[in-house]
Amino acid sequence: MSIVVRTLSDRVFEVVREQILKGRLRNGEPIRQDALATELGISKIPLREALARLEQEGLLINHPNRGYYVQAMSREQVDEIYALRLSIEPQAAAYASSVATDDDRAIAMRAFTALDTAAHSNLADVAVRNREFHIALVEPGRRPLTTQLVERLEVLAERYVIAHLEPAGRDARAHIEHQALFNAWLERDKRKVEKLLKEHIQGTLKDLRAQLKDPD
Amino acid sequence: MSIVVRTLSDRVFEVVREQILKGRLRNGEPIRQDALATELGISKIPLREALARLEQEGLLINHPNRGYYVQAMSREQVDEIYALRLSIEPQAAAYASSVATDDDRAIAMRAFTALDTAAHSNLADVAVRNREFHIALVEPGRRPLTTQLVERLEVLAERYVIAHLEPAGRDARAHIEHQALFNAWLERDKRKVEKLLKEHIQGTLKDLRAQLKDPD
DNA sequence: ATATGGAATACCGTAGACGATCATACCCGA
DNA sequence: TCGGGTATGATCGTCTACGGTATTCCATAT
Repeated sequence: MSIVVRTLSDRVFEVVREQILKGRLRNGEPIRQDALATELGISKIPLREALARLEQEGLLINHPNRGYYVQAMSREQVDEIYALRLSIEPQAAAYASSVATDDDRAIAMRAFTALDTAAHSNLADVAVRNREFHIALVEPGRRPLTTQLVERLEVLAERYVIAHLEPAGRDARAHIEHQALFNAWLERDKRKVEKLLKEHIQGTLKDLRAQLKDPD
Repeated sequence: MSIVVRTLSDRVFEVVREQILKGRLRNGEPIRQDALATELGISKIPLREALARLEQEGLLINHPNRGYYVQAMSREQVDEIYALRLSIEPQAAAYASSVATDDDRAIAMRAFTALDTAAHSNLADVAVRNREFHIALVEPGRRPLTTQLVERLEVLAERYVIAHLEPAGRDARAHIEHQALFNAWLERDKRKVEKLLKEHIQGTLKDLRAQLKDPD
């Protein structure tokens, strides 16, 4: 059933994406193709394919004849990302909760506990688990575009969370919110899922905005 | 101001996209890379980059070691695309109407009249104008992700419209709807824009569904 | 009818070359 | 001293050529 066959370009896409998320490739910095290719031990075709796709995702931007740059972060983009998430994700998760199979629910459960046990690792790892948990709530809807879109927005949001949310009491609050959200999801309480997820997203946005005001 | 510098890969992306939309590359058909490259008079590097991006857009799907295929159309995908459009586009256009500059409004006006005068060309051309008009209503919001997303959904929807809506009285009705929608937009009547656009999208979806029931 | 094997096809990735373009440093003249 | 033009170097975008490998398909044999 599962397809383990993957092209090099596919894997490079993920590798570079995570490097961007974790800040290894920084904000407005240019991507030196030859250097990165040799570093990854690959040739330029798969690398350029991956970069092209990352541009399509909004993580990179290409200036013709000058190369790819890591897309700069901005307060406005935070607002935009979260506005889109609010428009899409609560509805999608609510719907998915109502049609999830037992398998789906088991997968979501694993994602939840994985997030739970990772809670005290470093922030970047938690962020990945967090992403996987949110996706697991949407995936059972079997709406590929929606799921892909949620993942994409989650990825874009992650950059900001990792960069700015050195969390004080956030950990604990997020955990409680996730718990309540997941319970509602398991109970297929669509209205409650929608409400809780909306509040959860808004809560994160609020934290982010507060952090963004301070330093800069 | 405007950047006329574009890479080959960029232009190929659009060319191939339009070929898919116009049905020149058909439904589940494989993309023969060498053949298409020589036909376009280019080498495989820019072509493969374009294909990778088209996969990210949801128009193609890649099977490792077997190549790219045109993504199959389905009733479920129609529902999904239009559900997403309804979640995003009305809000986005309403907001954009309230912040549009005079330049934006002039551009939108041109898009509207272009759609108007093209109304009796072939369906594919009308569809492109239609896309450009819808984008022009959203673009002034200066929210790049949102605009890109609206464009993407519009493109995905277009395939179905071109393939299935050999329009009976649709032309006339769409024109009236566009006219009313555009008037509200120019008047910056956010609530009305949102309402009319929502109805317009729902109307198109209804027509599409009806067409999809018949033949298959 | 099924399985085996092999040939044909196309994809995937590598390597190297080359012109075009951009950024920078330098130089020269006012 | 400063501005503008020019040389230089780095990097990108694209091309060509090549080989390995996965998939498909068909013929043959059991």
